[in-house]
Amino acid sequence: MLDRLEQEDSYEDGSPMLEKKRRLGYDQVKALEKSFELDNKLEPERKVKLAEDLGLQPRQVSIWFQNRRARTKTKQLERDYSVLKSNFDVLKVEYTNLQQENETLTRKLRELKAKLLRVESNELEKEVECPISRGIERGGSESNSSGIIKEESNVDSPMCFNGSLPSSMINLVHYYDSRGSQENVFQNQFMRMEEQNFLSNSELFSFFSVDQSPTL
DNA sequence: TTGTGTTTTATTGCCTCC
DNA sequence: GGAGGCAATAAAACACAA
Repeated sequence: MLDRLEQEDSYEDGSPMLEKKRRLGYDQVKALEKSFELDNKLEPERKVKLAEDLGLQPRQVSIWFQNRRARTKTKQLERDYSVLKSNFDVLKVEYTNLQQENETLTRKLRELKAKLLRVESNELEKEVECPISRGIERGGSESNSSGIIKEESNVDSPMCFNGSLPSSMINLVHYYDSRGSQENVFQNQFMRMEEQNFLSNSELFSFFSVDQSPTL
């Protein structure tokens, strides 16, 4: 090491370099920077040429290039980090927004599911409480020989009972009454349906269809 | 002037390539 | 095995606030 210093740390005039370090002059640094811009790797010929031109030791030139490459690398790493950090910050904001949106949508979905469940349970309750139509379907077809029940209706639009039973229903009740069966059951069912104030036309249609008259 | 942080120059040790 | 590159580090030079 000491030998190396003694061998290398001398200037072009051969005098030993007394001071351990000295900064390069403005023009020297400028020329080195210019050469570095052309190519940051230093081939031997260029090293010797630069050293001669700038009055430096070839080793000083190669050390300068080495340190310069290290500085470039450090700055590039800083730039890369800066870009990555800003990208990360943007993604973080987007992630937070998406997370909030997700929470909102999940909450809405839960509410809608609960609502759907309530609606379905109400429908089920209606079916359980109203075995009439099921009874009629079970009964299959029986010709209405009495000719009492025959009513056309618009299919599939809800029909409301506004306080009183339609005359056709009363006829139906009378029909069953005349057959001496289930009058009370039917009346109770109609009363419930009236309370609920709702019955679809298709249900009524099937209800009053001659072909779908219940078998008693 | 001095203490402290930053920049620049140089060294050391290790690794790769020819 | 020698030359050259790189990472880590030392040390000198420099900048600047107190």
